[in-house]
Amino acid sequence: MPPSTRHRRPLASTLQVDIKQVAHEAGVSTATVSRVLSGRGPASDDARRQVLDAANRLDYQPSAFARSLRTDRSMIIGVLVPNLANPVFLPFLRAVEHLAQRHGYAVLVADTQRSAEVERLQLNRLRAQRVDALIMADTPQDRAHVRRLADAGVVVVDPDTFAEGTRWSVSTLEADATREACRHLAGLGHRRVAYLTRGAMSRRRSPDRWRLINATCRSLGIEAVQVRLDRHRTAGAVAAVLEDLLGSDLSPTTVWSNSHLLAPEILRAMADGAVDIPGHCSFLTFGDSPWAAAYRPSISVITSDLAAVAEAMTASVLHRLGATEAPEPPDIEPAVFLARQSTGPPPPEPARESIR
Amino acid sequence: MPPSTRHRRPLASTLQVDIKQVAHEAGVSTATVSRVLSGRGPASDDARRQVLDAANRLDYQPSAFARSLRTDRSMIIGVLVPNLANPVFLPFLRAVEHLAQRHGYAVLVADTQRSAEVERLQLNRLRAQRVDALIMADTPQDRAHVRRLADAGVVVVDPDTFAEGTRWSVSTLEADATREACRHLAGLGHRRVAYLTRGAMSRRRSPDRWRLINATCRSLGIEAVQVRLDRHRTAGAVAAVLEDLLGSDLSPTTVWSNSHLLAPEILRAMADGAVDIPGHCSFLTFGDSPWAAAYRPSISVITSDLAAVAEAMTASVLHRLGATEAPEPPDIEPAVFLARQSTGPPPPEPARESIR
DNA sequence: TTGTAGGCGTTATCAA
DNA sequence: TTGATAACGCCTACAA
Repeated sequence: MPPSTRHRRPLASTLQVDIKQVAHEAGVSTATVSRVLSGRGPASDDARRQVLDAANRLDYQPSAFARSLRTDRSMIIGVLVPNLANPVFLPFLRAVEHLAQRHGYAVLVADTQRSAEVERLQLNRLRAQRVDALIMADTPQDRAHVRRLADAGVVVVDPDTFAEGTRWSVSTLEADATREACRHLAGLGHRRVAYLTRGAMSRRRSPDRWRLINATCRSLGIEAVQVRLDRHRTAGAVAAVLEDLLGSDLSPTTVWSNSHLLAPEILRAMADGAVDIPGHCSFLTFGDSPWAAAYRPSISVITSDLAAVAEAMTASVLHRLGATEAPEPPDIEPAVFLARQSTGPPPPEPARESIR
Repeated sequence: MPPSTRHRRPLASTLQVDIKQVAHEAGVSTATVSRVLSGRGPASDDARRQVLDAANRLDYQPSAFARSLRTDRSMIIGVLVPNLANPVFLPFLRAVEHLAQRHGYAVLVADTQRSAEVERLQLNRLRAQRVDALIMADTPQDRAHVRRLADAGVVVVDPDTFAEGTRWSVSTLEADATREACRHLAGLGHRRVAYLTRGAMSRRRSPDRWRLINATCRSLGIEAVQVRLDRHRTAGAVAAVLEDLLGSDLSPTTVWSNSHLLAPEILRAMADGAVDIPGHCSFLTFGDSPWAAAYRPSISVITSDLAAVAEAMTASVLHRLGATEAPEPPDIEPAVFLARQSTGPPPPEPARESIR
């Protein structure tokens, strides 16, 4: 008995069926079993039958480790998510999982919890797992660590550089819809807009959004202001900020929420403050959901199909991994602005006075 | 040159740093490197320094495969989710991921898409990955396949048998809250309740819920009826069903939604049908969210802390894996019924007549 | 305290 | 078409 096996799990040999047992059962060599089951290399019909029968009888599952060690391919795709608490990443994750699964790839989730340190640890773990590919749901905090994976031969894709410059890139998708929302507000007669944000959004994309909103609004004669709620985490605090805001010199006629997570908090504050939507103040948000549509008034939203983006990214990755012939044509619907009931004409100026 | 290396990825040796390179760089043997980095076995301070330095310089990440193959432990926990589209599983997944990560375990997600066939495939994949543990977010479609994992030595935990019979089991948690909701409705004077369901819920838990609601209501003098919306997937169809229901002989004074996914659809239908909540008809649902709380009227809900359940399950698993000393004391908050504004006294009988 | 060496389960080469 | 066999990267029993 080899010394190193003495202190292993005693029943290991009987717990997991290995290729030798299948070979024995089928009356062939392990090489033949491997060839038949992996589909690589020749095998007679007879041998094939024997092997498949035996494998089936023994309920054999080849060890992914051993296979990966030998073939230098893990068949694992890592997904880096900035914040698993945010439901918007669910369709993303699901799309990746489904497509990957269909091509024999497993999916390893890594939540960075929006922390650079956790991100580093997670990327190292993914490196240790020798993932074949890395799909990022958002811009990483530190590109250097990601580059290390890329340097190690990992296929990496992120929403920014993916389809850069084409209309498929995430920022491009969103930009058009954002501009349309601004035009919509201008057309209704709004002149003062407050953009409410909280730090949950990626620190990179959020400023881009604000810059775009600000620039577009200005060009349309709308005065826009950004209000950061980072330190206001309770419903009461948000309500206080909102009350100050609506009573201030700015007195915006539209409140624009930066995220789908933030929206219900603002809506609560507005309802508690008896702010009529859209009579006194219009409201819109990034991110859609059945609840936003069910709200009365139904909420106008800017929504992008993150699942479609994820699918396109995954398809691209699978192609670069050689798993698919050609990358599926990206048929991503651009992000859209959906004007629903929560955006309407602003109140006439006298009416606004009476609110104070 | 060994023949088998000739046709591998040509740069593989330079792409991934292996233990030999670290040993060479540190001027020690691979055994010493392993001992230092894994923390098992003796090593002189000098050797330790050399190895850590070298590993750091080369940015070495030990291959998880090779280690797993050798140690017979994958350090991977599989999570089986019935439907990644349902946001309620997000806190679950997140809780597992965070706790697992803290103890050095990676998390592999498997979405069964509520299909027995996909579930089988996913379980086989998890078996091939040799996951050390399997955490199920819901009752599996087919216990037999799960048992195969358990027989192979995988630590398995599912919400039904987990803490069976204790107040921590999921069904127990929910049962108390459900009974309280029934009592709440009875106390308000409701006598006719409609329980609206759709197939999305696990086929096992949903009937349990309905049985409990039905029995409890009857004992309180409430007539309850279950309405299946399985084939009514459009907003219009749901509205039609609802209109029929409210105009029927039953004319329930409370509509009870089976899931948080279904709730907004029902709310839309009620709003479109000008059904006043709770004036004409009360409403409540399983599953909470900020949007449910923000809705006007705010929605009464039965909510259980799925994240806490997931955490307890993961802690139990980690303990059985020997990763933690003792299983953390389960401090799960029981599921609760939150009476908000959407449940109120039913309309007086004459008022109900006028709705028709 | 250290190095040597064997083997984990699989695939790929090569000779038959 | 088949089987014997040498690796893949790591860990660990054992000898030094």
